[in-house]
Amino acid sequence: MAARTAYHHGDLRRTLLDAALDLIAEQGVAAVSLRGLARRAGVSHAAPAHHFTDKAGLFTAIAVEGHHLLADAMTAGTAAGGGPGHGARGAGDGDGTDAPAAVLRELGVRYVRFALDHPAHFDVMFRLDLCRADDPGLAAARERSGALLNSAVPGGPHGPRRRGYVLAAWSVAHGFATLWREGSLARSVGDGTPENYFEEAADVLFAPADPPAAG
Amino acid sequence: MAARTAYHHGDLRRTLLDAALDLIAEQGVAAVSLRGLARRAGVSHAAPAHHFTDKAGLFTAIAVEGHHLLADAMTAGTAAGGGPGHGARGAGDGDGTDAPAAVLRELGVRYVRFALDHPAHFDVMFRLDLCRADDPGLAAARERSGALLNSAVPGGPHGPRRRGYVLAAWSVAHGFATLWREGSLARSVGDGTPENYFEEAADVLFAPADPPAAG
DNA sequence: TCCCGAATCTTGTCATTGACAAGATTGCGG
DNA sequence: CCGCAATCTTGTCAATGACAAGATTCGGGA
Repeated sequence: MAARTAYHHGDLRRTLLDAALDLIAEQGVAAVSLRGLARRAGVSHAAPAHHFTDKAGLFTAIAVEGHHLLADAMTAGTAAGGGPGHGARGAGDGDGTDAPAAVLRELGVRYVRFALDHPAHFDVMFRLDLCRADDPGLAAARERSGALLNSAVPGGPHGPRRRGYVLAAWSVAHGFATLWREGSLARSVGDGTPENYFEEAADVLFAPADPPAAG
Repeated sequence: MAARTAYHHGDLRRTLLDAALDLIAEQGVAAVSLRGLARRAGVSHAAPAHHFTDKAGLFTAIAVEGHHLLADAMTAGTAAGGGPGHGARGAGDGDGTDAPAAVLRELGVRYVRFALDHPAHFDVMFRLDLCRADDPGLAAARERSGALLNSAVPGGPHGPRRRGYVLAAWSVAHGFATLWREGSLARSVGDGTPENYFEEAADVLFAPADPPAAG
């Protein structure tokens, strides 16, 4: 890579974020240092401070971006950003109006796909000890991605048994993604794709052997 | 705390581990430093090196201990350490031989309880980027705790649909524990206990509204 | 078109950390 | 009782995060 000669980098913030994401995906969060990222971007050791203030600021920016990307992934392909209702793939009924269970299942598949496609974002998003926990942008982004799962259940998140569904759906997606990412699941199953395995797990929740009573 | 006067601490390894666990539970993994732990234990900055070689050695020791504690928690109260079959609390049948679903449910409850009771261990156990990933003791400990979930399903872990159950059971327990620990779930539910909420989620898997077909 | 100031950098410094080396102390086994 | 391994202490160096002071330049306003 040719050494940079201009004083102004041009897009140092994005460059540093991308360098951090690559490093995290390869070597984990613990490998990140501001000076290392600055070297990689070809700037002085203090240049990142202007864009992120400090190391916690860098991780906060990654977490905020991750929550928004996740929320986008969970709403892609839908009208008014309400969720994957229309056109969603899932074990739902065929009349065009998806059962809530099918919507939750599809959200779970997208959650796991997000984690696999954005491993570094996913690793950082739930590491509040690395972030500025009181950052308003982070709180808003977390709220946005969390609310989507709650909104997917008809009757609101406080209906009977529906809270159990939301907790189960979110937990199984997050747990699967985390354990797959860390290697525990991959070690104990065969060599299929993680998405296929996740769908096996999701079908335990959403497509039981005996179909549930209507309602 | 009175300053230590003897040259030999007596049980420095345990003291450093406990200091690290307290710090992690309070401020997160990122707050740990070997020198900080040494000060807390009243020894010189290089004393920890004898017990752990380096920082990765400290985290590896915590992860190994955690996996064994988790395995112990999941086998407590059973004969021959095979799982919580006899005397387990759960939505199982009453004839003394627990349904596999009830056993998985009870394992999940214990998994979450472990995470809540040992937050620092739980945080470190799945952070391979902090550990010596090739440590044989760590590999064995991970194998032990992971195998328990696989062994709980009759027909072995490769039976039809049973792999989905194991993946779902492990994922929902791990996901719930991680998200609760991080605060995402607590923010979106009321003020019940985490165990009660987990049981709501677990019942979606293991106690569906319509009981599953026999077999 | 020019000027000024904000944005964006560079260089330097200091405290802290991890890792390593050399040496001191002591408890336990032979 | 002695020797050695285990367990420490003191010191050093490179790297890091944070902060300060100053340099450069780009864009907006007069």
